[in-house]
Parts: sequence; C-alpha cells; structure tokens
Amino acid sequence: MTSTAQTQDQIADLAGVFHLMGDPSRLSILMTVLTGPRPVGEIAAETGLSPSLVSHHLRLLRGGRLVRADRRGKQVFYAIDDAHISSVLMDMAEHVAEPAAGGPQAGHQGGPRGSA
Amino acid sequence: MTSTAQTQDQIADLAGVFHLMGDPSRLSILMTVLTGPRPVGEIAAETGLSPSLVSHHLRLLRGGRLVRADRRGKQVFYAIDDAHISSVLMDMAEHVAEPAAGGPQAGHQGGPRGSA
DNA sequence: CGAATATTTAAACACCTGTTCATATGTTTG
DNA sequence: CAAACATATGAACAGGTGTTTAAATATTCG
Repeated sequence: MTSTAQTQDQIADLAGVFHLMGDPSRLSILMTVLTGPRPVGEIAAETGLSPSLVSHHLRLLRGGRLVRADRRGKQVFYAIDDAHISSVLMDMAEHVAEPAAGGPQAGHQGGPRGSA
Repeated sequence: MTSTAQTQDQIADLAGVFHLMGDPSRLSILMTVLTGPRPVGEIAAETGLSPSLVSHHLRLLRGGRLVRADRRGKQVFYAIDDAHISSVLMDMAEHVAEPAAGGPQAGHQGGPRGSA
C-alpha cells in the first residue's frame, strides 16, 4: 500500500526531517557519522566546523531522532540513529553523483542560476 | 567501496535538494504531484494553498529539478521529475509512519515531546 | 581538590526564506 | 480584439535560522 496521501501532521513531521538534512553543515555532520560512531571533536575536525557549531547541530539532529549519542569517558560518540536515514542519504548521494542518468531531458529552459 | 565522503560541492547540492523538501508547503505539493501530473490549480485546491504560493514553490522545485512542467492548453501540469525523489519521499514516509522502531532509548534525549 | 580536556549551553547578530498582495503574462474563445 | 480563465512574477513584510563568541558543565587524572 504505497499510500501517498499523508495527513498535515505527517507532512510536517516529514518536512522536519528533510529540513534537518537540508543544511550543508548538518548534512556534512550526518555524512561523517554515517561511517560509524564518532566523537564531537573528530566530527568538527573532519567537517572543518567549530566544535560549538557541531554540538549545536548535533542537538537538533538528536531532537529529530536522526542521530544517537553515547558517552564514553570524556567523549560523546554520535551515530546515525535510523536505518532509513542512512538509506535515504545514500540514495540521494547517488542522485547528485549521477546526474542525467537514464533519460536525459534535453532542453530545459528552467534557469539554474546561482542557488538562492 | 561505499564512499560516504563527498565534496563540499556535492554536499551543497544534496543539501539543496533536501532543503527544497524540508518545507511543509513544498512537501505537500510534492506529495500531490507524486500520484501523477497535475495542474497548478488542482494542486492549490488539494493542498489548500493559494495558487500564487503554489506557483512560487513550483518554480523553486523546478529549479532544483524536482518537478517537471508540461503545458496543456491553458493549464500547466506538474509531475515529479526524478525517480530518486519518489523513492526517497516514500522511504521517508515510512520513517515517520513507524516511530521508535527497534527499541526506545532509555537515557535522556533532548526534548522528545513538544514541537518547537 | 585543582587542572586539563571534551562537550554543551546561552545570548547576540546577520542572513535567508516563506507568505501575501497586486499585477502581468499566456491561452482559449466569441 | 476583448473577455475570461490559468499561471507566473515582483515587491514588501514577517518570521525563522545558522553562526559566532564567551562561559558553563562534565569527566578524567595527578
């Protein structure tokens, strides 16, 4: 039953998850922890973001149940908390990695002007 | 190799797509056209949004290659332009439909209840 | 306990984005 | 060509949000 009809409540919830993934910094963090549990400091180093910013985003991500925290001594390890997230992340990664795959739409006058 | 490492460019592109899906109005529109091509007026009626707003969002959605437009007479039909989008949309719909799958984390989470 | 490391939190600031209102463009029809 | 319907566009307003800086809270260790 591939019900496509959702209640406004579900829509809002779904949008919330996408919204969390729709920020470059947050997405970088997600990509980093996608490989496995990592301490905040390492995430910061890997993404080039300040520990403070990472922690801030991690809190939002945790609020949305996208990541999970586990304390080990002084450090706190974060990891993807849901299999669906990993799945979607990888599926979308393919989407951007392989553009115009399959049926290339010739002639799109849209206008991919600078984002924003 | 399941390369999870992406360039900042790819991250930005990916985040852009998620960002487009991260808005309730836009997501509603996507869900509506997910069932097949639909004219703007019908999308507006179905989502409860003003035709103007729908058109605005449709333009952004089109810019991100998420939907495709086809003119038929006075009307313009919109539909999902990418299979990955449909896939991700449905996969995520499951995610929100089945909360707390596996086992509820004891410990303490930020703020479970209460949507900000 | 006091120092050092790791993460979190709070407030302030700057920027972006969704929404509405009014108007324009395009299309079919008499 | 004018009228009516459908969609698109532009400007302005309101609200939300990411980032930084500075300080606080844990946790381990001597």
